[in-house]
Amino acid sequence: MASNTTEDLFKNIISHSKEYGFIFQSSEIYDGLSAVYDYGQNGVELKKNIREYWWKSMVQMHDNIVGIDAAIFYASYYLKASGHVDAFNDPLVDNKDSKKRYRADVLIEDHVAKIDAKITKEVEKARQRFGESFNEEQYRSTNPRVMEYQQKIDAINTRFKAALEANDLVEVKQIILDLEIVCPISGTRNWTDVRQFNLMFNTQLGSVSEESSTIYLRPETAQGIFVNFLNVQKTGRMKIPFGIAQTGKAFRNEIVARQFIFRMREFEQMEMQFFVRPGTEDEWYTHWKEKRMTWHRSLGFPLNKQRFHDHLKLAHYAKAACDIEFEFPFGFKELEGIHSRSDFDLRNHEEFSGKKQQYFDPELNENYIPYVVETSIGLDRMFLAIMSQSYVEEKLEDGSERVVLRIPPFLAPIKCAILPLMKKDGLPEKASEIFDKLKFDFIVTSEEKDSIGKRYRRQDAIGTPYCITVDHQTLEDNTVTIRDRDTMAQERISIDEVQRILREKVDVNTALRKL
RNA sequence: GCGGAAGUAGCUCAUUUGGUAGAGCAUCAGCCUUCCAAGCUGAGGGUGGCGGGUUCGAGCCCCGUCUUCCGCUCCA
Repeated sequence: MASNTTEDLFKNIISHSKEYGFIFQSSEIYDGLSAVYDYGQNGVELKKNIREYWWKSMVQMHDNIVGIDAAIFYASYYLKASGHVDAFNDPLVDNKDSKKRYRADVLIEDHVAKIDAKITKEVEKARQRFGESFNEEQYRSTNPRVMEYQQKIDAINTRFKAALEANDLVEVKQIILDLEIVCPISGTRNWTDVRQFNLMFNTQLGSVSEESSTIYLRPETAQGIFVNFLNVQKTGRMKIPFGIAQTGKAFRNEIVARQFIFRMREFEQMEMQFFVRPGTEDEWYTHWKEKRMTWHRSLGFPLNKQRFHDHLKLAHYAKAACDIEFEFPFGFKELEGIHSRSDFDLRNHEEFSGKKQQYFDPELNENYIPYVVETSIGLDRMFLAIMSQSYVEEKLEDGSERVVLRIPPFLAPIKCAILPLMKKDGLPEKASEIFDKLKFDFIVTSEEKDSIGKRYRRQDAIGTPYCITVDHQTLEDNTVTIRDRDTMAQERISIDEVQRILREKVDVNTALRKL
């Protein structure tokens, strides 16, 4: 059980997640689906609590942020407008000798870049030759060799563009063959056919297939927010700056999906799009960067576990972007992204839909398309971060070992276990009385099988922060002991106080107040 | 997706060269005990990932397939 390496540790976290009802592989009895997972009885509670903490901190705590729940089906033109249909479609080709995979468009573009480099070389040579009097533009348009290169480039680009537009992958392969492009590794021209990898899932709307039209499962929750921007703004009489939040499933057909629930084909996002006046986006970007980091820090994990990572290469929609990374057992990886998306999305939706996506700003007395700052966090990744950070294999003073999940109490699946010391003398009955009292406020559980020590360990393993034990003294003076998961220390308290004490200890508001 | 490795009870593993599967833990029932795992007795649970082939006979050999892990590749 002991984890000697971080690889062991990660494996143990995965099997612990299964053994204790947090995460199961999906469709397991049918051999499973790759990179699809189900949440079990404890996982669903933890996940729900994380979602709720996020929702409260974003929506409930801000009078200018509201939530929505938009559909998972996207009309294809939605995604055309968002850039996803194009950006999520990569023509890929493999070299059979080196077994390396390339994006066909990148291969061709690289080839073009090489020809372009030859032109530059010619130009530089000429510049040295002619000195001061050199006219680059004239040289480029008259020198036969340069012109020949340029014509080549233009011809390739024209042909490639036509092939892409016609979605003609056979032609794309032919271009690669005609250009005699070789694999940089193997140096051969032994290519497979070019294949389209559609990273989005599609399906048909309409029960009769001939009449149906292709629709997509959303690859991110954000677009549902953008297309509802005016609905919410108008019906909620929202004034800029304001935000719209949403949690929900998104779907991506990852080429490789691994590392447990870190990269799944079906996953859940928690996103908030914040609409701001153009020109103020930089300060809001900074604002949300800090806000979100504070949220992560509020869970009480070591500060060196999270860090910012600024993007140098930006996505098709972004103006500025950074990640909040978490140190998983397999290294620092993206947990949340904060993006300054400019007016890219709303402007495109305006263009594609023909419907104005503008806001009238009474202070400026003018209309504009708002700029957007996005915070987008993966709920499953957050779940994994909490699991990895909470999972501890502990060596106790008496030499024995225990596995304990030190989940922040307000996120723990079960808040309290009620345990009769023995299965007789009326102790189970007393325990069930307490259960009935607490069940209205907390998710509690009760167990009477096995020795008390074993039951404590079981609760430790699923992260239950408190155990209440009913013993013989309980029957005499109406007191119980309450045991702390992390310190294993016990305290005797009156049954009448249990509810109040538990509420203090596991209340999400305590965390919210620190934000 | 490619290459390598693996897939036997819920979990961890065993079954010497092919001869119709076992253990520990877990589970369930009962007994005993009880404040930090591993007391006693008994029971249930496997068409050996799935499909096909070779063989008189396959968990063990061969092929395919699915899943997982490692490496590569891709990535918003």
